[in-house]
Amino acid sequence: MSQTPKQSAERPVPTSADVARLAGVSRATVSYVLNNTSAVRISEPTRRRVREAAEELGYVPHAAARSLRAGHTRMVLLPTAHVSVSPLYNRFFNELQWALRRLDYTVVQYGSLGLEGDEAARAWAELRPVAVVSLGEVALTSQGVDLLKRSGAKAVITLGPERVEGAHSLVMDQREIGGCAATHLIGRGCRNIGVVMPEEPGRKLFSQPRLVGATEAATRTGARIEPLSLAYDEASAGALAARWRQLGLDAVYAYNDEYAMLLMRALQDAGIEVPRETAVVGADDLLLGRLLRPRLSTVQIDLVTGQRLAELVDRVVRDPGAEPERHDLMVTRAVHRESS
Amino acid sequence: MSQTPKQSAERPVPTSADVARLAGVSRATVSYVLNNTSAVRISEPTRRRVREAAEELGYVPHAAARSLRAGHTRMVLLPTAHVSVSPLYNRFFNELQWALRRLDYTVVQYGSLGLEGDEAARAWAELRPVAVVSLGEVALTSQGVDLLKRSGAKAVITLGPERVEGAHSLVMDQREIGGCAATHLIGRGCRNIGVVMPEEPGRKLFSQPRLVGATEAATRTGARIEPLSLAYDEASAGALAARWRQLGLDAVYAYNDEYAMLLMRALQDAGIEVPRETAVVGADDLLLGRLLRPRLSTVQIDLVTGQRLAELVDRVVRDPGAEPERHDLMVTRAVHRESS
DNA sequence: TTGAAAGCGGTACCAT
DNA sequence: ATGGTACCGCTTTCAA
Repeated sequence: MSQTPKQSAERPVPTSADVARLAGVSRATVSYVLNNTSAVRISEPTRRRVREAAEELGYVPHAAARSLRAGHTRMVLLPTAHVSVSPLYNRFFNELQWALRRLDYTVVQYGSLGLEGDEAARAWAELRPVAVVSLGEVALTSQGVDLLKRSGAKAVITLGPERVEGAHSLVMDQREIGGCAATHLIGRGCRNIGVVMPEEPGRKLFSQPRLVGATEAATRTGARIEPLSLAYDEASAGALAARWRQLGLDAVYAYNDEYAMLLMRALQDAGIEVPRETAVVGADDLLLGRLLRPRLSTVQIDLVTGQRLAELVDRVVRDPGAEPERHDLMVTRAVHRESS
Repeated sequence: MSQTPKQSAERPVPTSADVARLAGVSRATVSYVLNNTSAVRISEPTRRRVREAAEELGYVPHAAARSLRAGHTRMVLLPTAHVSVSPLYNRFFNELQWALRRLDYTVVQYGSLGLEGDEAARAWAELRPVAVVSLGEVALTSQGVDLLKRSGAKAVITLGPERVEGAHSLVMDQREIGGCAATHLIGRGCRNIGVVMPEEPGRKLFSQPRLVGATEAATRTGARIEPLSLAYDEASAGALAARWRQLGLDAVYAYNDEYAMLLMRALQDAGIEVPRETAVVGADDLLLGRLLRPRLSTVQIDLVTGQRLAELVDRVVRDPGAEPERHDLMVTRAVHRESS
């Protein structure tokens, strides 16, 4: 503690060489002892000396140096572009991180701020992650995948609307959700269906394909789809409700339960009866949706659990050759309650 | 592309030496060119040759090697223990990551699964982060802080109920929230106040101090506090509501708006009038709370923005000597609506 | 203008 | 049972 002067502030980080010196052994021995290398026998007294020296110096191994030497990392890179798209998605994301940690991976969240496709891939590759799990927020091309693989990534997994060549693509098509909602409404006799498009920028990634899905379902049956811009605040919802009757809609799919709750309340406050005059359906099956009256109908989304995805990552890392099994990534189901 | 045989699958990652070889220059030159080192003049033809070689090989620099050599990283480590404590907190967390990215830091989220205090600090130190921002989910002792600093961390910042010696501690006391809610209810004449304690494990970190804060406020005025266990589902809320009248409570602070909405609905369904028979107050000031009838009273929490915290991190990294200015981290304010 | 070479902090092979 | 040493990929003097 107080052996050398002037060490408090600028004392350099101790290295294994320092430990070796203090213990009176070589760096090799330090490495053997501290890693419990089984292929080599170190006497108990030596072990103790090394351990004590390490302890005294507060030695902490340098992960980067180690993985440089090892030639690989245990880093899983999770690119993120959004702020937030939905509570469900957030939960999934957190779960995934947890599960990966449990499997002893280091999770690095990489915000690909303003980077496009292959540029982003390049930036990620610099970290030499053992796996990349792209949740579809940054478009990854097959060249990007190739680059990552060549830079050592054992697993490149994408979740998104379409397959990416070379990657293990888990197809998760947001269109299904819009389609499911529209089909439900059409089945209940609605012909003029509004589709809420959140004005918040991060949500476009999801809202756009959901609109497409709804439109596809509608055109098959001759129903009309009307996109409706809506910000997540009471004023915006009030304004939309005020001009509701001009729109001539008998139903609305409101992106998710949060927007649906907001809009439904505004409609009711404007004297529009739900579901008699206008049916409302959300998505995500939030608990809170069941608390309103009428209870909110919704599209329940069974996402693959973070746990399962983490297991897939681990499997692919261990055996990169194995073909990607098909996963039922997302199952959507309309839940009829009272608002539709 | 097709010069050497058998390279598709097992082609090793190209290094700067490979680029140098292909360009017919030394590794030094490659480094100069690719980093645009201004202290050295390289002829334009050489630059081009190097660039082309790098392009052709798909060369990507190795971040770990670089920072090993440089002796420091741009990594900010964010320890996380929870799954989710509140939407507000989630938002804050995301904002922080964004802002850090914008400042060109690499954000590493480290799930400190089952690691305690100094053990966790050691694990973090292995990554040699330039900064650690601990959101209070893992208790950090002054020794832990010391360890991190000795391993090169310029900034160790903690957000939590109490200061940590050696770190820049931003004090954010959850007790204030409980206190604010209780004071509000007491001010409205309530004397017997239930405090909801979520059964979900991750939330104890917040719920416990909030209960303490409510209790402190109550004892100052002779009011009674009654902790109430509640899971986030309708069955649990229904059960609690069913035995509500036995509890003899005239008010309840329900942890946050989500639990408050759930409980309020259950109380109403059980025939208990809100706020006449029982006042209800939540926390977080969620938009959704305004959609119920009566509108939910709440505790509004003004958290420091992720942006500001990121700026603080950056400032401390650049000038570690500077004393931590005091920040008004969290301002709480009771918002009276209709449920209390 | 360019190259040779020394290291950054570990690990593991090969001697002793 | 240990120590010497080469090497992982990159940066940066110092010389030429």
